[in-house]
Amino acid sequence: LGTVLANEEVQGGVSERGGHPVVRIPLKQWMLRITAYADRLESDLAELDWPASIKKLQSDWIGRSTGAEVDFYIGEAGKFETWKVARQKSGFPRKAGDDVLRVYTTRPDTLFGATYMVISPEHPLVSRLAVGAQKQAVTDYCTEAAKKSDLDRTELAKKKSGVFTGSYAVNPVNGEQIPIWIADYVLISYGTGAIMAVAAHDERDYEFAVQYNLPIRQVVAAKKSKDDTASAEGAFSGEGIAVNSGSYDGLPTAEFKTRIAADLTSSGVGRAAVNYKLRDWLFSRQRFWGEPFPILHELDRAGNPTGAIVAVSPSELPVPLPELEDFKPIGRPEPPLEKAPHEWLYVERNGKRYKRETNTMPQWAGSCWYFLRYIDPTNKERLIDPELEKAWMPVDLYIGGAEHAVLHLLYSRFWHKVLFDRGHVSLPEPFMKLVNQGMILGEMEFTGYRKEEGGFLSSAEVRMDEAGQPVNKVTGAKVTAVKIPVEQVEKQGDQFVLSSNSKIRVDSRAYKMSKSRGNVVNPDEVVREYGADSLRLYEMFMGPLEATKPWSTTGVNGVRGFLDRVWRMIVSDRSEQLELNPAVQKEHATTDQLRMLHKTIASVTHDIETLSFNTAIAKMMEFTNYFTKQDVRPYEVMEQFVLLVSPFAPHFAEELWQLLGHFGSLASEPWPKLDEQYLKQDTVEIPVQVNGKLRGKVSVPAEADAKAIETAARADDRVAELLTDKTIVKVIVVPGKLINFVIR
RNA sequence: GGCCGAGUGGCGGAAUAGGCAGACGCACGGGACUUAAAAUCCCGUGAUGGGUAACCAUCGUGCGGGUUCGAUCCCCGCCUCGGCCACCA
Repeated sequence: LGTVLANEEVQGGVSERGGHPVVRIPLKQWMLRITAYADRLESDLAELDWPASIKKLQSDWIGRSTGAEVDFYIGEAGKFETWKVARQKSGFPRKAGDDVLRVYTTRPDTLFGATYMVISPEHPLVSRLAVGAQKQAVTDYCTEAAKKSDLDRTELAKKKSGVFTGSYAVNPVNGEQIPIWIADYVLISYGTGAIMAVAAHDERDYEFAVQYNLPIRQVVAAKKSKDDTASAEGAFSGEGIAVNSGSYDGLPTAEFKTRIAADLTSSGVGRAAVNYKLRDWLFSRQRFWGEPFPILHELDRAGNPTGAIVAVSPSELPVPLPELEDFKPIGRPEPPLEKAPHEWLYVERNGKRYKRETNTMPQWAGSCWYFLRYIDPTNKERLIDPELEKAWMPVDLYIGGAEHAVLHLLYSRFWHKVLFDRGHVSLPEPFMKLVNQGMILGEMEFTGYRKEEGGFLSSAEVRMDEAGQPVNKVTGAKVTAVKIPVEQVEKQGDQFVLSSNSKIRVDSRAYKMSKSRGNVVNPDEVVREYGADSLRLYEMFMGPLEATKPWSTTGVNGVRGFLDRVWRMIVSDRSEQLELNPAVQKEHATTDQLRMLHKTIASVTHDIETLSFNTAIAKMMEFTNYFTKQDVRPYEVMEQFVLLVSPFAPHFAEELWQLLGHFGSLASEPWPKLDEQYLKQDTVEIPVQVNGKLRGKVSVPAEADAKAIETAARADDRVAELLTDKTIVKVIVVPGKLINFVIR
């Protein structure tokens, strides 16, 4: 169990919905120890076929860093030397005692530059370290800090704040006394919640030191480089050569780090350490809809929790939610399940009374392993049949949005590793190949800006205020964004302007779909209007899978038109009955027709393998354009084509398949077989360039060599004319591709 | 502020071991069919200039340089837009 702060969508201290005041309350909640897997989650990324950007995102999120933990003495004054001797004997203790302030640093090489220390306002030693005249100031500061939202405490709130505790610590490497401050730029949740501040070599410490007039001591000299002068102001956080560091002077950063880690260990005041940005995972929700934790809290005679907990026995799993008439939150932090009927809430086991856990799990409890259950969804005995798991796992290709990069995709990997360690699954990673599909934006929009007193401003004269509302760039006066119909807009240079007044620039872009913007496209309506296959086909045709693309309803109409053309290519549109188009005949295909067919088979097959669905569809359109013009459309060619179409428009293809005389589904038919002989060309057209400019084309046999191509090119009238009376410096021939004459 | 990605016709996009820029579709224009419209079919469609015409010339893949016979693609320096993260010591 961990204690964390409730975290809500908050803006300026009130909830986004309803504008209710928001307060932070410490709650006892369930945490999952994902940090125990941080190392493996990081290192196992290497074996995955995932986009580099997503791997980097996860790696950064896990945020592994190496450095050292160091203890600064804060005990009785004058006893520092005694402490040091004792440490030399005992070595570095696992847990910091209360005579030291323990810090984590990635730069132990800057220890000699530590001129003050900072602890987070939530640090357990705050009250002990606040002494004398500073006591009240510290209390006030911590109260203020507790009120601040996470956002207020980020670097966006430009100015740093802090307060001196009145206490000092001793730097173990040089015995120097340095002041201990409290500041909310130090986070309790990272490292030890305390830092040694090296103002000369850390941007944040520098800013703080300047603000509170604390000493700044340089201990790293930048290696000579041309941009030395540029970084004269501020902190230098790069690597260099040690200075002002006693016997370590002259050491390069990397070497210093190794040496000091060994020295800290042998003197017992520090040790090499690894840290992660990744935090443990808060897994409790105070909501009704969620899986109840299968946990029972033991109660004493009086009905109070004893603190002991037991798990619900496997035979009683899963724990279903009770039927509740009213499952709204109750206005206090306790979850809605506190309102559950007593026969659900209280249970007896082995003569003891228990109360059920009333927090519920978040949606991740399902999404982390649903793909395993899909393999064996009706198994009542276990999570999954090991035989089926071995047969189907891992997921070969996972297509999902990049927004899952550090949530779902990290959480699932974590769960999978836990299941792997416990022997429930056979592999440590669930998803081998990952592709991020791009986001689909709303329709393109043209936006003009109307002044309050009428008339339009150019979009260049408008800026957005903090609330995202457009205002006049100069006067700050209110401006209204107005949607402009396409017909009233024209392109001028590289921007759009009003057709009625070409001086008024108009913004043109597509926005992320959102309810508030009102540009959400409802797929149900698209399906109703154009059919499910049209929607599917359009989404595949829009552009590359990974790209962000704007929605276009006329585009859906376009692919619907394609499906209609395919239909008419095969099915008669004259007859009242559903019957084949008379052009579809059981005839032998011509060589030309077979070329078209096999060219299409080759392209579509290849494009599916590379997930280039948009170009696969374009190739099928070319096929259709060609065969629509053919008076005889051989039956077998049409059959093969319908099979090609089937992954893109499955319902549609099944229907055509049956009209072609089949009774079963085409799903079990083999994929069309490519016959390479039809891909070979007898003659090819070779572009002829003169000085890199296209000047003509010549037809040559496909296997023509450089000499033959040059002869053919010189024979071309136009080329010959251009070459007359010129000195040919060089002739470049790429057989099968092009020829280029370089002349003077 | 950091990291990642992207800039090609009116629009979505094709084409990269460096080799015909604009496949395919939308939109638009013209024509056929029709009493008419819709639907359908055919033709055209980067820009500028020239030619009665088939056609020809020049420019053109965000901007400025570079490498190369040749650059949308490679290198250097910028600009713009989008996404994610955000005091992690």
